Amino acid sequence: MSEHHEQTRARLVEAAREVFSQYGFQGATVREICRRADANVAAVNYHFGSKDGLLAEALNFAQLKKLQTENAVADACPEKRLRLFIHDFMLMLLDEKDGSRQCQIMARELVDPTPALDQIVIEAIIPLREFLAGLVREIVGDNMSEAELIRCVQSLFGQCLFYRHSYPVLQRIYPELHYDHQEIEAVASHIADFSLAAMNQLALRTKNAQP
Amino acid sequence: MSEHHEQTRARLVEAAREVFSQYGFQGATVREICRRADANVAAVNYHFGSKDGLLAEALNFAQLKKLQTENAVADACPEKRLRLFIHDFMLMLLDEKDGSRQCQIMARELVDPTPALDQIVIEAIIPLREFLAGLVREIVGDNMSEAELIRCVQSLFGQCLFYRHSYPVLQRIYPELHYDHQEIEAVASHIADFSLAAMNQLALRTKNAQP
DNA sequence: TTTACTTTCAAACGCGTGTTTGATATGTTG
DNA sequence: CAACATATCAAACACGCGTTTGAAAGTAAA
Repeated sequence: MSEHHEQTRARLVEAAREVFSQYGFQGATVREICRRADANVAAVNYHFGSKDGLLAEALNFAQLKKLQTENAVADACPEKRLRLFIHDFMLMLLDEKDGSRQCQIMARELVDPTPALDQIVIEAIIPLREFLAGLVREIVGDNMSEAELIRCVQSLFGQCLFYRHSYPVLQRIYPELHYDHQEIEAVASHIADFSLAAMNQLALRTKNAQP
Repeated sequence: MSEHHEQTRARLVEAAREVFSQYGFQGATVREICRRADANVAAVNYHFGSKDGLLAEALNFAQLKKLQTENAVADACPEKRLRLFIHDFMLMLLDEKDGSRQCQIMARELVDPTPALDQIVIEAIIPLREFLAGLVREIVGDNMSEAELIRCVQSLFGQCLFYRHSYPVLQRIYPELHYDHQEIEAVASHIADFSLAAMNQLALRTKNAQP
């Protein structure tokens, strides 16, 4: 019995991740989730109390945290680690085959806030910001104020999220666009090239202006 | 009579821009729009046929186009014109006091597509991309492939849109954040500094690698 | 088997949505 | 004035939503 119970729960969570990441929280319907999970409409409220409860369960920051810890212990210079991080991050954001729809749900939450956004900000976004800020600080050294550094981090985030958030537009401009591994690689490389060039240059200027 | 008619229409369009930009198309309700316009619920369908029709009317790319044409005839070097453009664009995206809610509606459409997105892409986004691509081409010269150049334009867009799309998150991280003219100026300056540094550096590398 | 508990299910509830209706008021025209 | 077109309005309609209900099915312990 407990086995089938867990099966239904698990199927609901998995279907919820699919539907939430595809249509957003507001656009997703409980009925569609249950249809994909092959479960009754009442199952969501029985197992999770409400649609909100299901969203909270569907969110899972494990992969995002794993990405950071693995990056932190990587044996490479800060520049290479930033390249690695951007690459992995873009894979999480764009790869449809990947099971990491949680990150895509998060990306939607940024735009369409739900009651779960507070949890997301505290548990996922703020740590991620601080991680990236530390990495950027390693790259630019002390030749940049904290305020400038935070802005650089936001420039990084902005570039990464753009490709996810603006996908509906990009698809209309380039009908043949699809994010296979080659395209993701190219995008990640550009963002890294662009941002490293910018940050090194900005740090250099501050350094030259100081003495 | 025609005067009062036009008044109601105009009030509906203005209220619709407010509500659409605030809650998005899906989140906005016809009743709320009519409440703000001090009109009957049936007024929307009478004057515009449907909620979709009202959205199409509420969209207006005049200000966005004016921004481009004025920028094109500005008497300044490409770098300065890019700075000017980013500044004006961020004002359109972020300034709440400004009457330019159309651009904010557009920014929401990028994420939550509606049937109006096709029109937006064709009439506003593609021309804007080409305008920016031309400006960037002036800056980097021939030292960059077309593909690289487009990616730079997307990095620009990504940074600009980030501050609008991620506003709910930024507000939770910085509760005291609000986009006054000073803050907008600071953000625009950073994006310009960051991007110009990146593009000049990338162009330089390509140039040095070629001969 | 009986009892108690958990899980599933079809059906319905309450609510909010965009939209339609038919009447009423208002202005225009012959 | 009378006839007509236009605009507004309260009310209702049809639909989809998240959620609830009460019965049926399934499972485990006594």
